[in-house]
Amino acid sequence: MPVTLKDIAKKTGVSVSTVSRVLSGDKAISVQTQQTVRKAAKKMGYRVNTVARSLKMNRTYTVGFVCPEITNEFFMKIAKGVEQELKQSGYSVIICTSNENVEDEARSLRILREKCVDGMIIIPCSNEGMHIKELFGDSCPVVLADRLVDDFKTDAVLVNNEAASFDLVDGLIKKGKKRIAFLGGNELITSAKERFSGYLKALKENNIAVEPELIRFGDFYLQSGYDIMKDFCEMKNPPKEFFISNYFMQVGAERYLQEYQKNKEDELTIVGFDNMDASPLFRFTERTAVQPMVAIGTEAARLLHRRIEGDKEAFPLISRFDVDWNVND
Amino acid sequence: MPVTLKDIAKKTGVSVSTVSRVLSGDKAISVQTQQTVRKAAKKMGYRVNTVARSLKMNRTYTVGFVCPEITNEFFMKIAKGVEQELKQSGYSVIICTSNENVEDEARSLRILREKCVDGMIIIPCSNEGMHIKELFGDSCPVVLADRLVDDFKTDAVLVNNEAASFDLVDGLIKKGKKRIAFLGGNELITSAKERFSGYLKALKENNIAVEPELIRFGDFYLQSGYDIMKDFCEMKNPPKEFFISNYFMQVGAERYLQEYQKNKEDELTIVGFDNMDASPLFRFTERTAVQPMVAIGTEAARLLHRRIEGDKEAFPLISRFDVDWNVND
DNA sequence: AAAATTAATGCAAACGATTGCACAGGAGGG
DNA sequence: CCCTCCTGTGCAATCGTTTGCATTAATTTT
Repeated sequence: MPVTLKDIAKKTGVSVSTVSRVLSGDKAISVQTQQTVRKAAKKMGYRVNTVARSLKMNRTYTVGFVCPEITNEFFMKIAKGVEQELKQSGYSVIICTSNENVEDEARSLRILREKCVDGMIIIPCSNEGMHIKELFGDSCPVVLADRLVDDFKTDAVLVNNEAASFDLVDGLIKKGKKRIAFLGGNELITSAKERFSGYLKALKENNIAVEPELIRFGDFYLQSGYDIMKDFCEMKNPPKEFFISNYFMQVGAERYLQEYQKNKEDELTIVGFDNMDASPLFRFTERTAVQPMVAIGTEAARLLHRRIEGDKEAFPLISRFDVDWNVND
Repeated sequence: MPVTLKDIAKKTGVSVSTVSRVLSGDKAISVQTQQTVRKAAKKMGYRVNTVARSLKMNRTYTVGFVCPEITNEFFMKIAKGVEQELKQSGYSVIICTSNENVEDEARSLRILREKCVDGMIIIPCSNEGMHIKELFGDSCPVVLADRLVDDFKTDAVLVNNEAASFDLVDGLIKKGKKRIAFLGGNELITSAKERFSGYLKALKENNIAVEPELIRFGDFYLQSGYDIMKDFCEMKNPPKEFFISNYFMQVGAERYLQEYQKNKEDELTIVGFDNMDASPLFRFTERTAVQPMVAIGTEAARLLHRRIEGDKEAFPLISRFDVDWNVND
């Protein structure tokens, strides 16, 4: 029983088209009629039915945002950027989660496709991209954030992972550290790979041999940080410097260290990525590369918006942000 | 150019209605036709256009979730529960943020109304409820989570705040502590109020006089926890025990303490609410009441779903969860 | 004053799906 | 052999908007 254009038309004695035109700001309607209609609309509490409008206009002013995990502060900072930016142009955002698996991701994409979103921003959960390509291909613009996929070239917004992790590792080396352990994220994921490259590059440029037992990959989540740090500390000759690929693994590592290596605060050093609210509580972390999370979202949203508006320039566009630096003292 | 029922109809030589019936599982269609149609639909990559369907059926299978801040782990855990639960019934969730202000909240609600959501789950940013009532009133079910509003009675899912905070404060008192400082959340918000009541009640039952200078209200965010803890510690006769109303204020407080009161780890004690990934890194926090965040979301979603299906029983229903207990050692 | 232009509004189709009703043809009952 | 009853399918209206085109009245031009 929401009030429709028809109701207003009936009440004011003009046609539905006239009401529609008034409410969409068509100047061709007499001031007289405009007033009458507007007043009636207001009084009756009219609200446009965007479902009907979308059907006619073939535009839903809705975009989809798919990420691996909705409770993840990092992803949600990106989502915030997206939401803020797109809200200004009248878009809303449907947030879906892939729960870190490709089937759920595909399911989410299917639903969003059926909801006829105008565009998609995806933080893919793996390197697989075929399902994205199949579902959206050319019909609907897709922007990737934070990660790329194989088999599907499209716009993306990333950070300079390799350079940042090179800098972190190189920094440690310059301070005379030679045995730097690497705690990686999910190896399938762009950012994890690139951060690993940066690590390798730093070793190489400083002529340090790679020690395979100092390299371990987790999944970017807490538990893997905890477990890998534990393993490292239980080695016969444990490393004292650590590169940790993201915040959540850092939390895990710090938790392990605070539980079992409390007294070694001055011996052990962590460098890594990101800076969150609780980061200053870390005892072992010295320096981190901070990704501009909200800005990544904002940029992805801007890019998507351009594509939705039909701009085809320089496709596919890969945009890379530099990180900021945080020193924990 | 997505393929429509019409396209399939044309291709298979049957009418649009028949195609529709086949795809919606109507058994009255001959097996013959069913096969033909299904095969064509699959081959052509048909996906229902839910915009059109929604218009006809007056059901969007979309619900709105409005919360004060999307990057807030607490709210997003609730959102996760909502999303998980509703996904099972084929709903998607549009997540909006009010940025902790009523105008934005109202704006989000208006948009969701125009998008014709089937229902709303709201974590209101204040005690104001008129705008919700006006926009949705009876037309669309609304469930509140975590907080209530004035002027609008509707279903809600909360926790037993008062009992939990009573227990925390009472616990400290039973250990002989008498000067317990209170770091509250935003006073306008249900949970902040109720936690304060619990504090007062514990003092009262133990015949401890309230000291107004030990009571301060913040806004549930980090900075307020930091600032208030600082103020307390800079008193001439600083308290040694603290009740902190939520996780984020705890982070702030812990940050202050780690910066400026590092050596007092054994003297100072914090109790409070919530337990997040980084909570085990807290040095001063002893015991917390843990809200079942995901379960709150799940329950809110279930309740909303019932209302959408037309169940009017026991309206308005206020459901309260008990907290769990976490001891940090 | 007739013709041409402009201004204000209405008609009706369209978007893509769902669904009540009608209808054709075949089966079964009397 | 006619009447009734299924079975399978199609017709057409409908959901609430938007919008090209037609229409009418008023105004301007010549």
